[in-house]
Amino acid sequence: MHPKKYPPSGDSLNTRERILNSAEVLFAEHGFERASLRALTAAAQVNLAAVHYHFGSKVALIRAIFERRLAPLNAERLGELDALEDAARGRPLTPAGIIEAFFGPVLRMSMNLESGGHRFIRLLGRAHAESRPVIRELLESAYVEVVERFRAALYRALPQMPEKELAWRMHFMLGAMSYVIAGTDAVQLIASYEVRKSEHPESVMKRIVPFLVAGLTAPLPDAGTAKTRRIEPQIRTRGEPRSARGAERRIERKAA
Amino acid sequence: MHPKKYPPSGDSLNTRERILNSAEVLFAEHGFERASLRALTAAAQVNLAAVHYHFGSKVALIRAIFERRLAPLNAERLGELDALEDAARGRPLTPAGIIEAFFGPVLRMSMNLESGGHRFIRLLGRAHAESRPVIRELLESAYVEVVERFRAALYRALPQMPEKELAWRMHFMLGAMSYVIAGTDAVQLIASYEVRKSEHPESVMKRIVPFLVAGLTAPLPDAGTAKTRRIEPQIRTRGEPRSARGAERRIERKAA
DNA sequence: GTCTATAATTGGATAGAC
DNA sequence: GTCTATCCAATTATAGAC
Repeated sequence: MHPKKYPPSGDSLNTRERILNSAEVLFAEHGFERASLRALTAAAQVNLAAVHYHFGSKVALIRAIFERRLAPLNAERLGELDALEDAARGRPLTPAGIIEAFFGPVLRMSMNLESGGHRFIRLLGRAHAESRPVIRELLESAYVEVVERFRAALYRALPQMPEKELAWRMHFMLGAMSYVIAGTDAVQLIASYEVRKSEHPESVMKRIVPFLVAGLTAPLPDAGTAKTRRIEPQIRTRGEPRSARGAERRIERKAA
Repeated sequence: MHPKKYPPSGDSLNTRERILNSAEVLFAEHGFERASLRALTAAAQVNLAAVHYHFGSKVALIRAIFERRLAPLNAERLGELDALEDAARGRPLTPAGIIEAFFGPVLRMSMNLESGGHRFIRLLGRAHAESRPVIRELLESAYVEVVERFRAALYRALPQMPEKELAWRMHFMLGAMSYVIAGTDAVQLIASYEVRKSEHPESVMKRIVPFLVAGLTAPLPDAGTAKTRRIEPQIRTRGEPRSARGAERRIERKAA
């Protein structure tokens, strides 16, 4: 019943959680490589050996961080999608709704300074740019369910879009978002001065959603140059052509 | 006159270039931290000490890599923008044209397997996710001129868009592109199976340009929910309201 | 569960012969 | 310019006392 918040609330948490919190901070700020266990345990005011006692290794610690945060985040995403689909009663959803269901929880988490979610979100952005197989497998296994659910929803919402094109556009969207999320103050490059400080994450979301919706629903690339939208052959080309339009959406999500 | 290509063409290049080439490969693949000078010199078949003789330090080597590649890349970008502006004879450019001028050279470089450009492009994507001040300053100083030129061009092309909004949309675009470019096979997450192998960089560009153009020209977020575009107060709010519309675009780009 | 002490390895950098 | 040999700092991980 009690909410059990993560933040460095006060000072006296059990060692395990203090390690997790400090690790989140330092990994987000300096990356997995450059943040050492020494720096991390010093910040958490715990002993170096405690990391290995509680987690076993550095990568196991990284895994634990992601498990702690990603599970509720993805649950929230799926919950919002469920709500939308319940309300739609079988009809396809709007792209904007789907996008908000996917990125909204991330945003809210990144706004939540008190539970330290914003730190994890930065960490997540960093993980997206990581190439070590350990990290990539971590992300992949955490994402496979949500991605499949959202892909299916978008697929229904955009019937004229080929499967492949949709996959790429989801990729572009994830890229735009993960870049913003990583918050490597890359905005400095573009929005030189006042902008980067004055912006609340909330208003960033107000900006990025229309951007993504427009990109997602843009005219298909093959169909000439102009604004016309081709509704030609793709409709029959894709998979699961006669699948359910009903309400049994929560069944069988494992197949990827 | 002779083209002077970068690739590990054959085997006998001077030590300096062999180091640069191998460093590019390993940095792109494993990141700046995880790729050691030892691994790098072994791959280049040069002595470990040669790195310090020729470059001085590891970060100096990183700097050299970027200088070698970024200068021609940005020159090409500016050249294409110049060509567009010459052809437009004072009128604003199209967003699509500007986007292609900015991302086209990156794409072409990422397709150019023979000169090793594709490796550098991956490295560039990695650098975008880096947080070390050294790397960020490196990117910033390399980008400041092009970003300013392209920002100005987009600013003219989209007169109804507030400066701040434009900055963010450029940020989103850069994010989508850098994610694709980094090529951390993150597509695996979404385009699960066949897609990721069969796709040429060229066709990726055909896909991403319409996406970005649509996002860039999307309805402004503040203006209600529908598809209407507000052309209201922003027009007078922005800077340099009475600047040149003529052909003197190449002057005075230093001011950031 | 927590601590000290230390192992075992790896990293970037340098000195100095050739 | 290139090489060998080495230094020195920093890392993850572990053993074993408490």
